Amino acid sequence: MLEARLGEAAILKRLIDAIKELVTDANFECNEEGLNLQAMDNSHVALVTVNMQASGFKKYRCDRPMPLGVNMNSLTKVLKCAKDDDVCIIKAADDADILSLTYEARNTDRIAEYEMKLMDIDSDTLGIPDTEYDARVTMPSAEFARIVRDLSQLGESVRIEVSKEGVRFISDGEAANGNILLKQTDAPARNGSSSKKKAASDDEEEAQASEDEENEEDEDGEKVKIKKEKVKKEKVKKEDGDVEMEGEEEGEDGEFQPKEDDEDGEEEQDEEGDSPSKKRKKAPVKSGKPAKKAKKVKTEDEDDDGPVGVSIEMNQHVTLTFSLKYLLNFAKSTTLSKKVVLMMSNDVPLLVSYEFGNGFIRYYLAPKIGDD
Amino acid sequence: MLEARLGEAAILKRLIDAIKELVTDANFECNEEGLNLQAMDNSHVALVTVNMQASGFKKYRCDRPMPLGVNMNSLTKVLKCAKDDDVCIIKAADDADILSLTYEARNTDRIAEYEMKLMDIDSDTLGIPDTEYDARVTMPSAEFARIVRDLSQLGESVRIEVSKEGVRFISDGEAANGNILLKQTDAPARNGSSSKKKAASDDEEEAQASEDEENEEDEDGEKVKIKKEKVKKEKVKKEDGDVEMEGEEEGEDGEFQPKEDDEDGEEEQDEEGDSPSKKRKKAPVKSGKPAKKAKKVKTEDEDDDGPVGVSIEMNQHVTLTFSLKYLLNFAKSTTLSKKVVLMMSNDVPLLVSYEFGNGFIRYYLAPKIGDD
DNA sequence: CCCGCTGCTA
DNA sequence: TAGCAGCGGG
Repeated sequence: MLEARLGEAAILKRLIDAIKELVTDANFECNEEGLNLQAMDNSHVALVTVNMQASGFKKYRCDRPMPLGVNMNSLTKVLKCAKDDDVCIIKAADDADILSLTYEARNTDRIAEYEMKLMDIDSDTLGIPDTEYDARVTMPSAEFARIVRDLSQLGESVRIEVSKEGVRFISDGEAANGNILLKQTDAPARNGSSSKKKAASDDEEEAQASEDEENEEDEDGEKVKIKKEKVKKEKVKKEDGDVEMEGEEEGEDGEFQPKEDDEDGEEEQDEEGDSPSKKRKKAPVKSGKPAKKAKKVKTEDEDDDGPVGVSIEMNQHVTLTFSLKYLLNFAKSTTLSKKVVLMMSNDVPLLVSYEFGNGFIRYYLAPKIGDD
Repeated sequence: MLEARLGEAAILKRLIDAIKELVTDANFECNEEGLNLQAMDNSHVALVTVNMQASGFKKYRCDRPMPLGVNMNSLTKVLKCAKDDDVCIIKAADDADILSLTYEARNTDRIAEYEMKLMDIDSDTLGIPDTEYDARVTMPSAEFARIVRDLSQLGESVRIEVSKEGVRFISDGEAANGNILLKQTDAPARNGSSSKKKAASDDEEEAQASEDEENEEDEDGEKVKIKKEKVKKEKVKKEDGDVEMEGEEEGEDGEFQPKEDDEDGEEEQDEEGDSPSKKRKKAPVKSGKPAKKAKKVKTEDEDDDGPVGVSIEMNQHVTLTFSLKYLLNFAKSTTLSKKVVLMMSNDVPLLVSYEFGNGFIRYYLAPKIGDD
């Protein structure tokens, strides 16, 4: 049995908004650590991953792991019936084919209950390789959205070049070409968000602060890191199974490895056998968040620790070309976080990651080859 | 080679916004005095003229005169990629077919560069007659926009009647008629903008202050004036060349004389041979402007010297009818200046003029005949 | 294809 | 804080 109480329905609304155009059906895999969703977009060009930590809920209980096969259209409809600041309770019986959504208005005198049909979705959960990226760019999500929007006026695709100089977004179009250079924000005096980049501060060791910006760990056992010393991006692109990225013109680089159908809950990432990610249990997270900016009823970003700068970490120059259409889509997550992180290695899918309070949404997009 | 540094991209954005629906392609003629654009609207009913003084730029350099053939759609797209307060640098090599637009964010860590294809446009630059108008109406541009908007709901055209009483805008529609009377704002206490109307204070003689409101001169050699004593409006409507206004139902009154292709800058009006306009050389214009209202970072109207009233100067009554569709279009320039000036003589094209810091945009529209 | 709503920008 | 633009829904 699953029962999860979400403080603000808005988070869920935004999440679903952010993926519903990419994905029509997907399984929410729930276990005692939280909810996870993973799905290829309809044309199998992009992959979306959503994680909501148990700790991100005001109350969370999941007796045993189970997949909740959700149709995004239905869920969208049901979620529209929630007000942004409603408390949202998600319930599912152990073997039920029904998901129950309850919305409690802040003033308890309104309680709405919806029941949505679930469906059986046979999803091959992909193992996402524990990639070490050559470049990581952190920037304001709004800026990313703006750039992508601007450039998509000019052309179909964007070339992203990361160098020490900064990140450059380049688009060649019929009538005009454009390129936008984002220099790294000066490190100092930026509440720690600029060059010092501790990405995940939540799990077991925050002592990691010493090894500064090289590591980013995610609570669900995935691990994505940047190594300055060694670069092994090649290990990302091989041993594909039967489900892989097969988008428009991009070819065989950087697929995801499908991991057949053992959705046994927790050990999802480990049988890839690569990451030394010590499987961590969810840390007891103080629910609610330390009141800063108490006045904002808006539910959003806990990410929000001050102004967001641009910061770049890289091992080597990276140049990749992507379809703007997809990036435009990813940018729908802008409302979820003020910050976005782009992780790139040559010939490997781009990872676009938005983190919000106790969870994240990540998009993977294979680069166009031939760099056209 | 052209290089012009504009303090606020917004000005250019607004300018192009204001004409892009009228004109699809046009030459920006640039010379050391600044940028000029002149174009007939697509249906050859209206004429637009834009001038941006060199002094209006933070930096301006133009080695030799050249036309920049711009497609407004492309330019619009590219300008959308600029934020309003970006610094905008326009560059073009001497013989290049490319225009480069660079946007520097206020905080320099974002630089965007766009390159837009230029095109060859064979424009017959028209000589705009040095008309002496019988009536000049100055009013808040917002008011003009409002009137035009309101009346265009009722009918297709508006009759403008200028008398000592004031200006009256009249529209007869199917369902309703409307007329709006604007009386002259009481002269006193209006920082000189109401009945006292020196429009251009820039050229050779500002000793003209004595002959008060009769003259308006523009820096690029054009001259438009009101003469109280003598009225020779007839001289405006004849000797047309090959390019003329040929709109819907309006006929042969008030065309512009095409002046073939000698875009030699200054002597545009003189070969009309009518006006006693002593050909004036461009006066040394003091760049920048006397700091008043230093606090407003907003880019717009330097025109903005206080509240704008309605003022009317006239030699004789004028009654003209115009297509509201066009006026509606002209009113897009409202954001460029708080003030608009309407210049009219019977049977002569209306001149609608917006002046902004070191430049202007002017529209000419032939009257409907038969006054329907 | 048009209208309304949401988000972003000024 | 208000207006404009882009996106989504009917």
